[in-house]
Amino acid sequence: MESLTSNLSIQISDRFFVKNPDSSEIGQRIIEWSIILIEEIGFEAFTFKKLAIQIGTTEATIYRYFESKHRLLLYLTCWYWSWMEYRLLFAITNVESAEERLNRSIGLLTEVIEEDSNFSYVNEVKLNNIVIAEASKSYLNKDVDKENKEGAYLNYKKLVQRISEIILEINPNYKYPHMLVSTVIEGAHLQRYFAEHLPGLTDTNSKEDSVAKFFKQMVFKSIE
Amino acid sequence: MESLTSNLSIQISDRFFVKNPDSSEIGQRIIEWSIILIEEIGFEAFTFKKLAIQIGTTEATIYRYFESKHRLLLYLTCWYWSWMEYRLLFAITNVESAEERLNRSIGLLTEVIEEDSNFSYVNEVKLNNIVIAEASKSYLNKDVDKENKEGAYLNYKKLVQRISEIILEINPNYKYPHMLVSTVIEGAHLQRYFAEHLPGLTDTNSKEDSVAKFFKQMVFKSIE
DNA sequence: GCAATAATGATAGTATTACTATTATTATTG
DNA sequence: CAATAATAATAGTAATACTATCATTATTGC
Repeated sequence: MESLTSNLSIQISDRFFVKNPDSSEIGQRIIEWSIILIEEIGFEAFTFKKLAIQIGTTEATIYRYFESKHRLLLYLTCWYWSWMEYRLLFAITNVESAEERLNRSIGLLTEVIEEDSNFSYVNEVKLNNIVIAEASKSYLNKDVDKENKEGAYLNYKKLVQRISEIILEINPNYKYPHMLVSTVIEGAHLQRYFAEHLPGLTDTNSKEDSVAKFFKQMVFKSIE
Repeated sequence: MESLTSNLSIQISDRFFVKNPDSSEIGQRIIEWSIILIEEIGFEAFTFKKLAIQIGTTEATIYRYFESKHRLLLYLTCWYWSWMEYRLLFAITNVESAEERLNRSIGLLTEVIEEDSNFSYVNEVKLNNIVIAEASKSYLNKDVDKENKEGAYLNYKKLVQRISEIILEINPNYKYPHMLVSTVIEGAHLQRYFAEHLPGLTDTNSKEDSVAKFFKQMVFKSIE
């Protein structure tokens, strides 16, 4: 994506942090390096102590920004879905055909992520890898209902809702738009993960990006 | 499913355990109660200590059966996929039409699970809930490549392979059979979880089981 | 029936984790 | 320049995921 002239920043709801990491240099380093570290060693092995050493601060300081590493993960995934929504808006505004809007939306959700230079201290490629491998852990736990009530998954739901509406524009009688969209999002993540680690569960072809093709075909055939 | 006269037992490869839990009463209680406990409190909060207290033994004894709680989870998911394969064979043998075999296979993977009285100390309904909420954690971690080499996911892959072959029987030109099947399996789990905890991501209808209908439609439209 | 062996129980110990708490020091702001 | 806020340094805690040791109890082979 082309770099924009103005400086952009994704605003994240204060439900995820104690002190806004966007408001200080040390906070920005927390975000920048947590993405690098979590992608490298995985969320289980990631600790605030390791992060503190990496950015030359102390555990106590990080705890003043995030009350737990789980909350930090929620912050990062929320950032990711907000970023996705912003990219979605750019991709589909002024496109008249609903089919083309849907085509672009599914593309956005299933194609390989590239870095976006508009957001300086976030590496979107690494963040995408984190979302692929770790985001499901943010809702696959016993706090899911409490956190859902707090609004932890609102951005994700909003994105699903938006694309569901395009589907209903194309076929108002299609009964499962939300199922279809959430299956595509989670499915695309999994297929990328399988391609890397469990190729027997997918159909990879190094020459072409079959993930996006598979899901586009699946969506358009399902709703016709 | 009807109860069979003979006593069945699912044989699990010895790569998952130190001592076969099927070989002793205490081992069987480990399996029985680990399923009950993990379903109730979640895999994160589950510990060998809690399990030991529950079944009136000690941590040390449980460690003599499983080298870690992660290995126990691999054992349980492996059991689940073996059980699924056994049910699949029952459901499709002697069915001539490939379409009908596929229809039954997808049904098996997406419909609500009912208890199977053939396997005394395993509660399949609870185990299904564990697979839905926890199984992805067994491969979404940094040991995935090592464990894959050890054969930890063979049963899962075998099931995907089997159903992929039915798809290719129906349409030999379909390019993504494995992708489609693994998307259905993981997608069905997720949709059941969403229906319970994040209904905004799905399309539930208490009157009918829309999960199975959605995925059947998706599969048959995708491959035609 | 009894010795040999295996399985289990009881108990202790360790490194790490995910925090909380306290106090001193340094930056920032009015 | 005083007041306030942010950060650093350090210590401490309960829980976790194990490992280790040794005594006790079952099981099996002869």
